[in-house]
Amino acid sequence: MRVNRLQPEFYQRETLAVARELLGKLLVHESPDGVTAGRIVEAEAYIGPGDRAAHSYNNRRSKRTEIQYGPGSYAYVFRIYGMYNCFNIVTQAPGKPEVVLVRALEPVAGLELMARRRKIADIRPGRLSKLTGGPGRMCQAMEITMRQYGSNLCSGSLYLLDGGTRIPEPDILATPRINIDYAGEARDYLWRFIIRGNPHVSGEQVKTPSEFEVRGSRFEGKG
DNA sequence: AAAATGATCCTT
DNA sequence: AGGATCATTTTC
Repeated sequence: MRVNRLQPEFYQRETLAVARELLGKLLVHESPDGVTAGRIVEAEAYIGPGDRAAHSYNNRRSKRTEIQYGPGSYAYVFRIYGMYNCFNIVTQAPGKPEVVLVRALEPVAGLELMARRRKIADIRPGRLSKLTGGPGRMCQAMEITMRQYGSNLCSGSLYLLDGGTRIPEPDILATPRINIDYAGEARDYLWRFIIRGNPHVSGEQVKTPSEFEVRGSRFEGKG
């Protein structure tokens, strides 16, 4: 199986397509402490100017969001709640501040190092979801910090690989995004993509999967 | 200058 | 349900 680092052309496209196709890709960090890697199982699109949930809503520009205005394939890392980091991938052409938030991985390599960073002793198969399930946990396990803000994913020690795995369309679920209830009608957009049934997916579990469709139909699961 | 607010996680 | 904890943003 041929394994290739994803190229700028992959990222510099429509953000919803990138978010969906990131599922199954391998996120790798070669850090001084060792290599960790995981398969992306959950990702959310944040589509700049018109998206009330996005940090770049209304083209808001600050030191924090600046990297979003450059070309796709760079890392947008931000600190949240004073103690966690969130890892995003900048997409699209310059001038379009859009990103994909990577929310969860299935651990693939460096599990012991991940566990050490997460201060978790028990990494038996059943307990693995606390390792990389959730954006804050994932960054802690992968040691993604503000040092990685603006790093080039096509040339640095933090990068993505196409492992050759294509997730079958029926296994991809589109749901509302997590913890953006403040965002008005944008809270209902189906811009979160997960691998159906994967135990490493974070956040609110989808309670009624049959009420979600992969593409095109309304979200009816809000009762 | 001061107050409010989180694209979270952990413990009760 | 609430606390940790702080950079960024919003409001005075």
